[in-house]
Amino acid sequence: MDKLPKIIVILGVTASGKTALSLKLAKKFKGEIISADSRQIYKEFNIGTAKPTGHWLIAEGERKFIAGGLPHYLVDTVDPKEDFNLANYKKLAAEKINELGQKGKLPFLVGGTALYLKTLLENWTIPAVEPNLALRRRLENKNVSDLLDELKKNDPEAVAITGYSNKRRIIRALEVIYQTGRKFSEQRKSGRPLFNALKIGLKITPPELTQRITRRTDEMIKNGLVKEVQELAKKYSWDLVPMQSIDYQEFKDYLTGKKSLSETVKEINRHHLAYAKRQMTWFKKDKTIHWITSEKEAEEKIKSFLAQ
RNA sequence: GCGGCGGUGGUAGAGUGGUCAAUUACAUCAGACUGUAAAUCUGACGGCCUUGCGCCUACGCAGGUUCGAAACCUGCCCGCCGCA
Repeated sequence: MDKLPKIIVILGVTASGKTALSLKLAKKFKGEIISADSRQIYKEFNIGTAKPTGHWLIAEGERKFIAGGLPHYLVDTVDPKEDFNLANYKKLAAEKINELGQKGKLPFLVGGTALYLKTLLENWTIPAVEPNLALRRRLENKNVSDLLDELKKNDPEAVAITGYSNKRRIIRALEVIYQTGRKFSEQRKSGRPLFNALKIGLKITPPELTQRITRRTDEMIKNGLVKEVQELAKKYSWDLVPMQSIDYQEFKDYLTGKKSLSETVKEINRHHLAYAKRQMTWFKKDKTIHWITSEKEAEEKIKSFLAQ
């Protein structure tokens, strides 16, 4: 529709090459980068999250994370101990996009966290119920079938959303119901789109993906991943959200001597492959993604999009 | 060469007479998920189809015992360990 701000979205599975491509494209089209990555957003988690190498600089009177010569927003900004979530992300990212638009920069939204992308691009209205840790803890102690009964009583339709055994989702649904007094199933809404987005997806074949993942893990190890995890493990508990990321969680057994490094690496690669699969389940449903295989193809798509 | 142990589906590894096409995990495939999402969760997973408590092929190979074997017996092949 008419005058929505234009943005470019670069998405794709883990290790598909989003970072490199987005840097090239953003430079070509006077863009700056906003990350849509639920793990690179944390400070201190660098090597394992494949965070672009960069550093904080003062530019235009503002502290910015500069990588590859370009500002990256929503990267390296959240304290690992802080609870970060979907709603925070949506708000921050939307603000940033508008800000860039006002400065005449083309926003490049880059990342593989499909839920974050979707929430932002489809302008979901997330139920305004903040996590209630005490409640969650209490419900966590009950068994799933009791929780399920409780949910059925209050909101039968919600079961279709949460599933029958997904405790975490059932608890969230109950949390929303208790706090708002309304059904969870009635609160999944989306508003009018906020942006005019061109979605570019990096296509990659399964063998290519396997190869890239394997290579990347080796690279990470070479760059000191083990040391990074070791240090983080000293500081933080394994339950911490970013500690549960792939490339970190697998080291729990390694650091206690229960697993060898090569086994750990194999496990990491397996987990990344499985993760990529889950990402694709989201992406496959979105028929508006333009899947490309080369930078040139992407460039052309962007050109014609901007000319519209 | 003798003695012991073992050979199970893509892998690891249960199962020692029937309800076993064979627990489970991993892998694989498909999928769900609006405040943890790199999380959490679900289904399928020998083949065939007329989808049936159906048929066929399967637990190293070949025979045998039995109404009935992955399971018991015999021989053979292979692997690991111990003694030579």
